[in-house]
Amino acid sequence: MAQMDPKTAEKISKALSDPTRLKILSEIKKKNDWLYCVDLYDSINLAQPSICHHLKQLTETAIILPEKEGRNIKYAMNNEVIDDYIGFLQGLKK
Amino acid sequence: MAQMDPKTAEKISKALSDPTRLKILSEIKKKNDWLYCVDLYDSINLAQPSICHHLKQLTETAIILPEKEGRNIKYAMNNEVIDDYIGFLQGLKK
DNA sequence: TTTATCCATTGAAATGTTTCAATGTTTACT
DNA sequence: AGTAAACATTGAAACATTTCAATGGATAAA
Repeated sequence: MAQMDPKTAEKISKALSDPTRLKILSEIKKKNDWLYCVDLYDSINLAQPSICHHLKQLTETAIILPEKEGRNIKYAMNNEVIDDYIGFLQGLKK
Repeated sequence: MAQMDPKTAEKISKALSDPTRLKILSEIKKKNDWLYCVDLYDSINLAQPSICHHLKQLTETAIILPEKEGRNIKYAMNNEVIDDYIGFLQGLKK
């Protein structure tokens, strides 16, 4: 497992430090594999550019992976990044 | 292990989303048990109120535990909170 | 009790984040 | 080609965070 550097851990922490973004991740989990962008407009009460902004932060840190499908985009959790981040957190412990 | 709620996870993520605070945690790790506040003034190039502000965020989320010792305060990692947070992250995965 | 040390608080400037209306870009459908 | 649908970008307002000088409060030493 890759050893995550503090700068990356900081960015991932920041990406996870917002209620909307945690909600997006729980929606992906709920869908069990892929989440379509349009699904979020139902469950998240924010304007489209705001949701887009949050998705960008999650994809830029590779916490979620986007896949284009015609006009639509679907997202999946990237378990590897979560695991690397968990590894970093384990490393903080005594 | 306690199931951490999203609001708490959000706060812990925020506490971990700053380079100074990650540096403080790595200094605690380096000291291997307790870190004295004064140790940070050597290793972190910020004014005392700034360091105080960061320590407050880490203690308010219970990521670190303070202990008073006369005029001084020493800090230790709270592994339980880290473990609970890791549990939350595991729960995000598919 | 006076003085020094350690940490906390206040208040304000600088910076960063979140949000949305308006608009742009890309793809699909007719 | 023309229109519609899905997502991205821009720019600006509102809000939050970071930083520090100045000051305050508590404990220890002289």
